[in-house]
Amino acid sequence: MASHGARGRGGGRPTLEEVAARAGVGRGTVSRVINGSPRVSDATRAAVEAAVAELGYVPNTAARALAANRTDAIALVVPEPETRFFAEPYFSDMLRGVGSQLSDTEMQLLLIFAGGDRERRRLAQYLAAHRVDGVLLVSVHADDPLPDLLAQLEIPAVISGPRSAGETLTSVDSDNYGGARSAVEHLLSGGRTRIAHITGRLDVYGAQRRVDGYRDALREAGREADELLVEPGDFTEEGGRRAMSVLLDRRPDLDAVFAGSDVTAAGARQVLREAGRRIPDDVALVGYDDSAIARHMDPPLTSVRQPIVEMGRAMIDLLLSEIADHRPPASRGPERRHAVLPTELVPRASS
Amino acid sequence: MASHGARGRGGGRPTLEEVAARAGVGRGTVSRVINGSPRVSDATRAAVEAAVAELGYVPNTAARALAANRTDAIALVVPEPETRFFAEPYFSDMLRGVGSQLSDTEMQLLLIFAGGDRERRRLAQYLAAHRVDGVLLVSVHADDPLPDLLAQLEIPAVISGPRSAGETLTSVDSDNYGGARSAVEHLLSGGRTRIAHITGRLDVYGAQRRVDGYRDALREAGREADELLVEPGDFTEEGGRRAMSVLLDRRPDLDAVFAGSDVTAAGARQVLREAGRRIPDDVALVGYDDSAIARHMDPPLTSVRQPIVEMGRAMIDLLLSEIADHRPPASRGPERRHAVLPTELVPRASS
DNA sequence: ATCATGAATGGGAGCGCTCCCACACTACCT
DNA sequence: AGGTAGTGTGGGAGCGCTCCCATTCATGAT
Repeated sequence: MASHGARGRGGGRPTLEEVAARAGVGRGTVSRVINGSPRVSDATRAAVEAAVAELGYVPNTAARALAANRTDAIALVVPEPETRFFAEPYFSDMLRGVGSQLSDTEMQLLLIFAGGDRERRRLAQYLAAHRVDGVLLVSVHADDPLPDLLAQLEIPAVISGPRSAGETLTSVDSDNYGGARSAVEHLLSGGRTRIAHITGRLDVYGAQRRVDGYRDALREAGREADELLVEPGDFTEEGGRRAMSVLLDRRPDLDAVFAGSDVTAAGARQVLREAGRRIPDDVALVGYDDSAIARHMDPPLTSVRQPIVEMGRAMIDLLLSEIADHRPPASRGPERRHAVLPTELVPRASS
Repeated sequence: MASHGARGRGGGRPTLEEVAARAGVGRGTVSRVINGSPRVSDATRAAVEAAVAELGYVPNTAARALAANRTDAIALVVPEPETRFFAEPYFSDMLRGVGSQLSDTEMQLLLIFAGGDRERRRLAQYLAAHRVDGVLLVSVHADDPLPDLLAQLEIPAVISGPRSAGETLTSVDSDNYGGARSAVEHLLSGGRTRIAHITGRLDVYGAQRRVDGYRDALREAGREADELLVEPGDFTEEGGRRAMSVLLDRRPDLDAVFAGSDVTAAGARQVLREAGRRIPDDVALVGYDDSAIARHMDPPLTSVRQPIVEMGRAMIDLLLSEIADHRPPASRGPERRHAVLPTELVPRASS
């Protein structure tokens, strides 16, 4: 089936016009068939489809983009250097979800890293040129100007972790508050009483919400949160080590640690070991993310699973509908949307 | 400076024509300035640049692509599922090199995963639509039809590991043969005499070359290669475990292992430990790739470093020149190019 | 029989650029 | 003075589509 026609002599790919001539119809009709318009008779549609197959016609995206003023592409923007992207499984899971949801579509996904200043400038240019129909924003810090730029350029965008409670962009998030609560409740029900928390980067809203969940869970159990037991981290292993040392110094009698990420927990674990603490006997440890690290740790790490793949899917759904709504410059949908997906505690031997 | 003009009212981004009017010149002249043609007087150029800045003009890529028949984008095609891409540091290093070399350019990089059948079909469509000016191909197996498709579509392409000695595509490779030799010579000079080799996937040409290097190094040292000491692996940790078990069964007296990758070495290490062998006392271990794993292994793993970042850079250089050569459909450059970059042995405690 | 109505279709206009030819003008030879 | 190269410049044509208006023809209501 198909594959001869205009191929051979490198030069000329067939155009709409040629397909139309071959099928004995007009250009407009072929365009309608290509784009799946219902206003075409079955017979005509079949004829056109045959001609398309015979000629091996493939639409010229540039022409389409120019005429229709859309690109059929969306960008996943990671405002981090590549290294962090690859270091953290979060991103790859996210990408999996995004990719799977997108594969039913004609949309093309671009992966853009904007870690450095230079890349940021390139990105700004890129967005100003409207080279994508929409943007997926992952792991944005509170003071990042990117969301505002997007808003100003009126480019549909969905952000993966809202920057604050009043996030203006459409957002997708996991239930950080609930996840933290479930972790702490789990530790409490295991009889732990002096539960420390190594936070994530506190300029990330989700990390703040986890602190809130941690505090509220303790409070509801009748225990006032002891601020000496809370030490800021930054999601990294090194940060986990640092914070753990501080905590051990300050509160040598702690009997549990809730870490802001699995990687952080790994760092904490190392310091605990070096300090002669056994896990879980002396100190129970709970992480966050339920990444591969958690499963492979010794002992395996109890962790809070975020449905990252599903979050990726949700982001695509929201973004595509934003793009669709946006096309006719109708009234900007007033109701901003925020999806929050549930987390799940995965108990393992570390607690 | 700049940023008012046509911005405000979402709708109208300025066009070439508008810039021309503002600068009091013709459309062609503005185009020349934008594209850096030398045939413009300094005064005119300055006037145009001022107009561009005032209006915040950004070229419309779709229009440019349509008129000039190029996209200013290249694709990095990974014929693997995402998971493998992220699991192996090889890819992220490659991406770093590619990205850094590309950042001097107007070119846009797309990352395309084509692991499954479905993705393959999408990719074929994508390439047929000529949505990129060139393609970077990473880790392609011997029987992959992708290179032929590229050739047939006459899309400039550079492959990261040639598929065979007679690779038809322009290629970049590291000196697998020399790298393997240096590993074996290192082990020999350490007094090891029964050196096993766990290969990579043998449908990868580079893995074959490593076997060649292994054999030749032994032969030149006057030792006939013992085929019982060679066991095929597949670059994975699991494969390393499997192969190591087989080797220990077959040749319990082996005193060194050269693994096809660091990950494979990690698998081998595990089995060696379980069998009570001490590293490096009983068995010396050498890996390949010099990845993070090698540095963090216990004991740290001697490994062969491939200059992957540099390979990425080299790929871009070659691809860009292919694209440039290609533009005027002149005589297809007859001399295919193959760059081979040197490897380097990084000795550590495991040998 | 008459007139709306709507479904299916053809094709003009135009998206914003690049390419290239034509033109003016300058300089420098004869 | 007339030619002959350049240089710098303007603008027509056209890239391959989508959008939309006009046209045709069949259908059903009157």
